Amino acid sequence: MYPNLPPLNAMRAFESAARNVSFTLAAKELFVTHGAVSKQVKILEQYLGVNLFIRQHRKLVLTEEAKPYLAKVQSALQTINSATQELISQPQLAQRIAINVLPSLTINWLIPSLESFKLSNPNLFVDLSIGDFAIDFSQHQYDIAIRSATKKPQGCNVLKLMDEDLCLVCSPQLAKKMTSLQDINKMTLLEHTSRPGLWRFWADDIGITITTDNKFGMEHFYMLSQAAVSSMGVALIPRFFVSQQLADGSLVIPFSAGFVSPYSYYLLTPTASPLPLKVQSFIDWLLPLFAPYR
Amino acid sequence: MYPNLPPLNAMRAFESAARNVSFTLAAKELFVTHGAVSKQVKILEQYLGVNLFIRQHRKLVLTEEAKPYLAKVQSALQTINSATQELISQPQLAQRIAINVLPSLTINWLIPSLESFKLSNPNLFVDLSIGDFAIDFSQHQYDIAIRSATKKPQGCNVLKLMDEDLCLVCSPQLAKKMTSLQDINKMTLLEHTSRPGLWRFWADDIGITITTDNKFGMEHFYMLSQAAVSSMGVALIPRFFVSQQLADGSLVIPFSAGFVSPYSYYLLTPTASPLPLKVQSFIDWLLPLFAPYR
DNA sequence: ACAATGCGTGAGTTTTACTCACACTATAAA
DNA sequence: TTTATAGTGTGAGTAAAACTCACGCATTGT
Repeated sequence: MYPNLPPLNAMRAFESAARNVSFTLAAKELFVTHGAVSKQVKILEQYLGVNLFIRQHRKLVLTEEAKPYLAKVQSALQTINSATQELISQPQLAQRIAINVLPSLTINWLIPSLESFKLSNPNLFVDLSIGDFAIDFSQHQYDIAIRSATKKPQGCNVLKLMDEDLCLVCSPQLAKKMTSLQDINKMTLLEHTSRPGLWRFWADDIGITITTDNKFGMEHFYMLSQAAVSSMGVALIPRFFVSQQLADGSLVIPFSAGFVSPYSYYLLTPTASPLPLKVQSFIDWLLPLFAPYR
Repeated sequence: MYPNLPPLNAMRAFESAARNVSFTLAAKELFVTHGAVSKQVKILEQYLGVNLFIRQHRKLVLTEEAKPYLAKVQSALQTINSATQELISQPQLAQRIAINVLPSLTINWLIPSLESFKLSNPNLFVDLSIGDFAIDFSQHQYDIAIRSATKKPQGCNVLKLMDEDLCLVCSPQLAKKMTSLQDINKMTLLEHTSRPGLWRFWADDIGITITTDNKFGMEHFYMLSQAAVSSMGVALIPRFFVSQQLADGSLVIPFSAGFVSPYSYYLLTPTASPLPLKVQSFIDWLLPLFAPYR
């Protein structure tokens, strides 16, 4: 029926490579290596018997023949893309997506952002829940989970979002009362109760001594950030969690003495290939938000 | 860039299945098993989160959602198909295809048919040569070869065209002089010199005895067919090779005492995946011509 | 002069696609 | 009613495709 239909995965590589005029950039876009793109394009060229690129020393040039071809291929891919969008946008085909996220990430960041996801995916209903337990997708019916861990989780699809970039924060008022790092011993140290060793690790890392026992423990980072805003003391909080407060000035970084903790943040999905479109849509929305912190 | 682009190989399976409203028919079209199509469609459905078919007991029905989706997908595939056709039809991109075919197949069948290939592939120039030697594509620069053999050739892509269906032929004049199979002992037996045992095998197979030594050897089937037309004697020739003569009455089958020889005809191409489009085009043209004989 | 950038490629691995063989069940035929 | 048949689903195993890795090469920019 379609006797001239080329290998379609190779077409996709060609389209991206041609649009970017670069195999390396196309590779980033497609989440593969540049070698993979190079080979797929070569497969297409050998199938067609036509050169699509002129390989120059360090750059690519589309051949004259490839230009109109690219335009039509893009049109076709766009047709499929929008047809798929329309398909899943039909009200009677509304889908639900169940997401389980770490408490502080939910409170300080996800909930304020979710409205924009809702706007661009009106047909996708989010069931949001909070959790920090170990995820077993055969037990819990979640489509997506976000967790922190010191090593890459096993047994499911994993996408690393960012490392945990801890920074010292306090209210502007409190910051004025400190002139050197040692002054934090005059303050209340707001402590994450699940990470009791954190102040010690931090102090060792940057080479100061903690002499005070004046600590206040709280269960979650978002509680710590609220406490810090209220001038209760200084806290060590992942930068990402307090980006809003740092932006509006309710929290400041008195000394740039952060350190990268051994924890990283991961997005977990049930093992499935390819990832369902609704899950992919959420990831596509989410990833750019993390981009500045990667 | 195309955030909703589904797995494209699965799309192709869906399109064929939807058009045929049958996984089995789609499988035939795509040269795979029905199970493969079934699984690809399921992959697409799980990706989309949308059912595309209602599986009834022994038949398929497209869901209402799938109908407009199918139309757009077909339009996209058609765009790619025709863009590819246009690409390779550009005069400056004319290609050559080197084909090496068995002597009799060339003379009796391929040459008379080639004009129709030329008409539908004006941008593809055929270099035709005759040969019956063993093909080694690393030695010979052919894109396609056709050979006969008693077992499937190794070391290259192989497509079986047909079994060798030998039939007894002679001119209408000679046929009148025979009333029973035993009468062939009164005739000259036209013999293929590369297949000296052929008359013996045939006689054993259908249970008669050859008592005459009146034989005439020739190198190729097309010489035998010419000799038979000229009333020189009776011959055993693959049906496919004398289809023209049987159709126009210059040869007849006096007794339907053919037999299927151990030889089959194979189309050979160099190992390559996917097959270049120019090669695929030739095969697409050629296969229907063999269809009645398969 | 030297590091950095971008593409090509062979070997080896992972992922995807497919086949095979069988199960299931409604029609059609006996 | 029984039996054959045709079409689809599916688990296990295999074949094929796609990708990664690590390196080579040549050019650009500092």
